[in-house]
Amino acid sequence: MEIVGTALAEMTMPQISPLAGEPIERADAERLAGVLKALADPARLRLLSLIQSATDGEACVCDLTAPLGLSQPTVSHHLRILTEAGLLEREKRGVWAYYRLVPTAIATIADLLTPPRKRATKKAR
Amino acid sequence: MEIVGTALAEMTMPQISPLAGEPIERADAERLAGVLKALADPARLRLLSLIQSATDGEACVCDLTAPLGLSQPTVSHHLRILTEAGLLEREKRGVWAYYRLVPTAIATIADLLTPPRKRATKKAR
DNA sequence: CAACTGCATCGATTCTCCTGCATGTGTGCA
DNA sequence: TGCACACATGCAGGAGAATCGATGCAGTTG
Repeated sequence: MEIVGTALAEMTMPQISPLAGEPIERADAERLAGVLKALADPARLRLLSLIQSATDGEACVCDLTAPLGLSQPTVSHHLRILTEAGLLEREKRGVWAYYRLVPTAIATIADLLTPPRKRATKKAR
Repeated sequence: MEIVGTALAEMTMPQISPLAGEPIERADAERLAGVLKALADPARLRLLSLIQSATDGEACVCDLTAPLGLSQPTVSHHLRILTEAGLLEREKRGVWAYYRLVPTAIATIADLLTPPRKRATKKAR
């Protein structure tokens, strides 16, 4: 695929249809599946968790390879996927590349899964 | 993998560590990734959506092949994966197999993604 | 300017997954 | 008992993904 490319943005903005409610459209299903696919990997879940719990909520690649037990290229690869999915943002400072969670990205996904709940999706338009 | 097998049950019950909070454990990451992987497919998302929005909240295989545009074996395959992940439950009545959503399964996943929120996970210890 | 460090990218390998065809199993009916 | 229907399973082909070593590139430092 590769349809991803900041897929979350396309979800958050134009409002993708949530899992519940009327039958989901094929296009929406593919977008949502794309973002979920970025999440559906042990290494990437741990990356998100590590970054989120790091000091200042950010971490550079060199801090992440050791705890994951993966090579640096592989970690960069996963970070790339998470970033393209709209879950992480990258900031280059000096020689280092700092990654941090995109504020409400994950919460947005969670809301898409559990819709009827009073809150969420309430704002719209 | 295939570690799945009612993976959600293992998550819901023994309380899997949520994505936020302290760094997630490798084992928890794999369990959560397993369930998310079951969700991360366009065909399966549409299946969940179709079943959920069907009359009485249930549907048999023959009702699902047409709207998905997939062969019957393929649909059965996806339903199997969703069932093993703990997202669907199967009931055989006569010649038909009726599938329905496991009540709070998806909501549980959503809660694991967005943790510190006041609600959810509040019970603990 | 040269050497080093932190990351990204490339290429190759291996493995996983989606899908369909063919086939097997079980239930209902004549 | 035999046949038809609904569904599951087995097998195989092809696409996609995870991982790593090697390499390229941009800052930093001496």
